Amino acid sequence: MKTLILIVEDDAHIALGLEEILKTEGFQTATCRRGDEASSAVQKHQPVLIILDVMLPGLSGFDVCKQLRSKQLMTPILMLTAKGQEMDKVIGLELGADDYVTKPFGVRELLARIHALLRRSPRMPQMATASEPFRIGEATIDPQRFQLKRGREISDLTARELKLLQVFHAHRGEVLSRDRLLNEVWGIKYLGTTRTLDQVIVQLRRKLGDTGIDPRHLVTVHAVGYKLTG
Amino acid sequence: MKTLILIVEDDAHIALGLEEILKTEGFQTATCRRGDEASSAVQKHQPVLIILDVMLPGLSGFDVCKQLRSKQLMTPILMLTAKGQEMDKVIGLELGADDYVTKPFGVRELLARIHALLRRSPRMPQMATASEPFRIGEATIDPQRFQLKRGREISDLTARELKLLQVFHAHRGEVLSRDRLLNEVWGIKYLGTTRTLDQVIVQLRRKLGDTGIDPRHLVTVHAVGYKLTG
DNA sequence: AAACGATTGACACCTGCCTGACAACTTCCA
DNA sequence: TGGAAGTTGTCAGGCAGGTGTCAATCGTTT
Repeated sequence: MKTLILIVEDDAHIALGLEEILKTEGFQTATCRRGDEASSAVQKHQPVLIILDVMLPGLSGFDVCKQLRSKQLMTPILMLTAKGQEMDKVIGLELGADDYVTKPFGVRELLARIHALLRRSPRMPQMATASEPFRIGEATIDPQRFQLKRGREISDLTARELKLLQVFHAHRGEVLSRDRLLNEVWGIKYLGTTRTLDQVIVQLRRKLGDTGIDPRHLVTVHAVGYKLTG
Repeated sequence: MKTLILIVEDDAHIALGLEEILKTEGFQTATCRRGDEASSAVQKHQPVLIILDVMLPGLSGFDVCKQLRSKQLMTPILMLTAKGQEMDKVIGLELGADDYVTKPFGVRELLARIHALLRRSPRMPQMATASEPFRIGEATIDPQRFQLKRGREISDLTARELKLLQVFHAHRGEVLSRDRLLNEVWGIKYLGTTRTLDQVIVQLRRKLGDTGIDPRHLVTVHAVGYKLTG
């Protein structure tokens, strides 16, 4: 899953520190130094969370926050403020920031607040939008339960397997290239081999009651990709 | 669907303002002015959400919150607090409120938080149903007594354990992500780690007669969360 | 002080994911 | 039609990260 956090901070020392901390936690990061760069950086990187310093050249953190919210951006915003600043203005007022930490901040507290914000925000659009059960041949897939039912047999699905099935279901009948499937299921950044995809196909065919030779549902299109029929 | 919101607020000015705002959003409203009236008002109106001021005559908002939660009322509670009060520590811990806004609050923010709470809420467990005993496998859970009975063995349940069981019961079979469980059981403001959840799962499995390996009831879904089967 | 629940770090264990190897297959061209 | 080249199916092993569990700590209540 793409989990990029945008840092808007002019102090290079703090910015680097934040990047360091976030990277060891498994997040990707992007940084910009001026308030008036924030908006375009958001559009470019599509972060899952924004860390926003209050004191910024170009445009203050307050103004950036207001600006983003006026565009209906729902991404959680964590404000960074110097000790003693009046933060009530940010939280609970019209600004729309979601939380803040006071500099100097403890790493532990920062990470706790980041995780809490991410937990609150309704991510995982695939689970939210496409949670209705659907059928493939004689099999029924129930995304809420992560299960595939075929007659009396019930197979559990892993997150990968389910996502792949959902992509096939959303494009039923279409031939989907391996590249496209890798992008949709594994994410655009994925650099692995195509064997990984094959492997998931094998598992799914097994659970669907297909065989590698003469599959009825997940059909190979030689040198191109796969398509879902039935 | 009935979408009545209960307002517990002594300041008539604010109460009327809230009613106004909520009515233009299509909610029905009911209001009571004293903390000690809140409980009976909840029973009478069966609201889908409760807006609760902290400063109240009769019984403080904190106490009302505790009281309602001790009756296993799962209805989302949005606390109203004066500027500068430190809310993080009480929200989501013993009290069990789900979110708060600071007075003076912006209409936009208030509505955003209300809708967020309603979106997360299962909207089902009212006070009446929430305290009915229910079964998980061979075990019977009695919410009134905070007890779990399995054959001759009777285990006491803590508030956390019971609430978690009730959430699982309300969504039986569904896979619930860790994030969602933390939100539902610990509250949206919670800053702790996911290990805490695991720990409660361990305790519950023990009391349900499950083992970590091959559990029959609280089943792990790797990298996603848990689900209740049976 | 003692008891209790909640929380968290530590560590072992386990799972799903990924990958290399090789067999089987398809396509295409001579 | 035969075979070469490329593609796909399948297996088995390894690895990173997720999970189970224990035990120590913290804060609250009795």
